[in-house]
Amino acid sequence: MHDGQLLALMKCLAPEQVEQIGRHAQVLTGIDNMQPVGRRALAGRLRLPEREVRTIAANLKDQGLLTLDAAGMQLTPKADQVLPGARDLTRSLFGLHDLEDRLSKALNIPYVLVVAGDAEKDVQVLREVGRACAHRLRSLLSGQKTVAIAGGSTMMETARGMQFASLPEVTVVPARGGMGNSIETQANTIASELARRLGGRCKAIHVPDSLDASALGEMLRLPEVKEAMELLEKADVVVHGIALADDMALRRSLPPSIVQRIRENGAVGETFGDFFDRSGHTVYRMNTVGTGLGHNEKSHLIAAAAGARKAPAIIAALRRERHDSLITDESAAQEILSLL
Amino acid sequence: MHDGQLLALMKCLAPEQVEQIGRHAQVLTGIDNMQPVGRRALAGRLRLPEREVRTIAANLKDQGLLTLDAAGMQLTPKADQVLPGARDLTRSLFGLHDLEDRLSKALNIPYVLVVAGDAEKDVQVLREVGRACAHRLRSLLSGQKTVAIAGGSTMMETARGMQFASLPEVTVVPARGGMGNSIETQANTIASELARRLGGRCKAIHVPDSLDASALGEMLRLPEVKEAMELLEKADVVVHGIALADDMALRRSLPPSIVQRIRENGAVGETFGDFFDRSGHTVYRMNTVGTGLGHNEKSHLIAAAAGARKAPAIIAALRRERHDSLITDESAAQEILSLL
DNA sequence: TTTAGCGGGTCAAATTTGGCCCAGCGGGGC
DNA sequence: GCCCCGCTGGGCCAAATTTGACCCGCTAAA
Repeated sequence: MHDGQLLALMKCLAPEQVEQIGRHAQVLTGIDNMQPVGRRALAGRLRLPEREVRTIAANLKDQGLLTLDAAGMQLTPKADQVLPGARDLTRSLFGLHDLEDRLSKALNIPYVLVVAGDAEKDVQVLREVGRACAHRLRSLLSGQKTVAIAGGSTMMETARGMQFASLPEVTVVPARGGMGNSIETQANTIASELARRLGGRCKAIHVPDSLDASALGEMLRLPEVKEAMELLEKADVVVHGIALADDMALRRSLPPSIVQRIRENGAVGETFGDFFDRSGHTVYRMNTVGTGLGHNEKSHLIAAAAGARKAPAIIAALRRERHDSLITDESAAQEILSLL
Repeated sequence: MHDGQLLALMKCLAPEQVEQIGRHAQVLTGIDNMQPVGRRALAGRLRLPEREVRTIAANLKDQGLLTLDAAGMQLTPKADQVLPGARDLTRSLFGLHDLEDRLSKALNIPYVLVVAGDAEKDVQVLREVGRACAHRLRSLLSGQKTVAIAGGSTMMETARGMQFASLPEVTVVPARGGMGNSIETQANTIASELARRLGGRCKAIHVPDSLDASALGEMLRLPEVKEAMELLEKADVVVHGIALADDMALRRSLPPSIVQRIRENGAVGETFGDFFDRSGHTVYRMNTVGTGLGHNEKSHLIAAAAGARKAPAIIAALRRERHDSLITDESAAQEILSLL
């Protein structure tokens, strides 16, 4: 019997109890996310009554899954073994697996993961998306691989959500659409953080912000810069977020004329410095200097983006280029499905 | 993720709730076994407090799985869809799947099914074994098959437990070790009942009891009898119970000298009129006239026997001949494992 | 030393449980 | 065909348990 069938069966027999089990799993994962944590903080985040958290925590303690001390609740090593299963279970019970399947079919993406909640209402959700993205990335990494990771808050959470490992053969490169502004500097930071956690190398390119075009052209001819660019082009895995065109136009402080042009052309999203419209066509390319998308055809493309507002941008980004994996949140997932 | 893993995970997270779900499944299957049935009768059989049955019944009613009226509780068509799953779930949660796996390995039998309970303490268990045996038999039947079924109370329950079907191409033959006594007459009855339920043909051989040897020899030369014997020999599936040697020696009212001989030779069990010892070697063959075991090498052999007392006989019978399936009850299963 | 956050205790309110009875109905015996 | 008995679901209420909403003493970090 398949998993989903078993869960459906049990839901049919005793929905109350299944939900209760789900809440247990939720509490367990919640503790893992914030440990050490107290009942009240946790109850607030999970939107559960304090008393229920207390009862569940007592149960889990009986099972030897957590310890209660003055610092708060913390998971035991035993809990770490059940944790992946518990995460999966919560996703199943929240109906997220169903969302994932539908998205996977509708968007033609092999791997889709949906995190419960709404990133716009709960910052914790973005962390969860980052963690899930990190997990997916980790599962694609083995031996001598090159990872390119872009910038943005989602990618920051991805780097921070990566578990520590020892993969000295792995090289991390900032997947930058161009060079010479603060956004790309941030990509450097993220890449080095990711490399640190993976125990691998990082080929970050440190360039002062706001150089003029000719100075950038000079830099591109430097051997180490060229090396990094080549690495970027043959990256095995490329991970990136998806930005809203409007937000990004403002944040990158583009000249008003450009902003207007972007808007008039119906841009909805931005990746790697490229603004694109609903159908995924490039409307404006921010970086005249750089490698463009920065990946080849054989590489795994992982996109991570959360929040219902980003739904149109996500759809467009996925139309633009065939992706291997999508990590998003519940609200975005539902919005995407309603837009299609 | 595999089923057992999911259940183990949930047990680890919230054992109480999992048990509760198990009880729900138990009540559902219990109702199916005895419907229409009242709370108290059911509570008595399942050894649960009446109130709990009441609560669970209310839950199941909320799920639209059963109706409550003056006649008692009855399942709805919707419940029939979940019923097989519920049966399997109860077996999983009672740890019977574990028993099955261990028996399967220890005895080298591909299909093992263990029914909860003890047939010696609860007659209902034998019915359940019969039902399970019928289910297994049914799963092996398709198109033009010949089934041989032996006698005994377990086989009677197997025939009675078979769901009605329409398999006109199926032929049922009584799997008899010999001819000419009441036991074989019973095999006829069972075979015809089974054939009736399967919607197939029955090739029963009606011979008066207690003919002498020469008269039997004559009968064996009759064309219709020969035909039945040939069918028996090429049966695709053979289903049989396993009797205790002592019981059977008494019940068949053998002469005291034979009974003593059987005992002295350490007979533990009997099938098809053959008495055998612990190692499965034939100690005494009751029927000098007949087809012996009555099956060929290619046929599926299904054995069904319940009750801890039968454990040694079951072990010996399985040593005696390679079986395809074993259906037994919990007490016998545990006794078998403790004896090995 | 202060302070914020922790687990645990407490206790009334709400809910569930346990055990019993009741009126009604349906099937088996006559 | 009819009646009667046994079993049915549902009602009921006290007992037990769980829930909810606090407070308290402690500890670890600031």
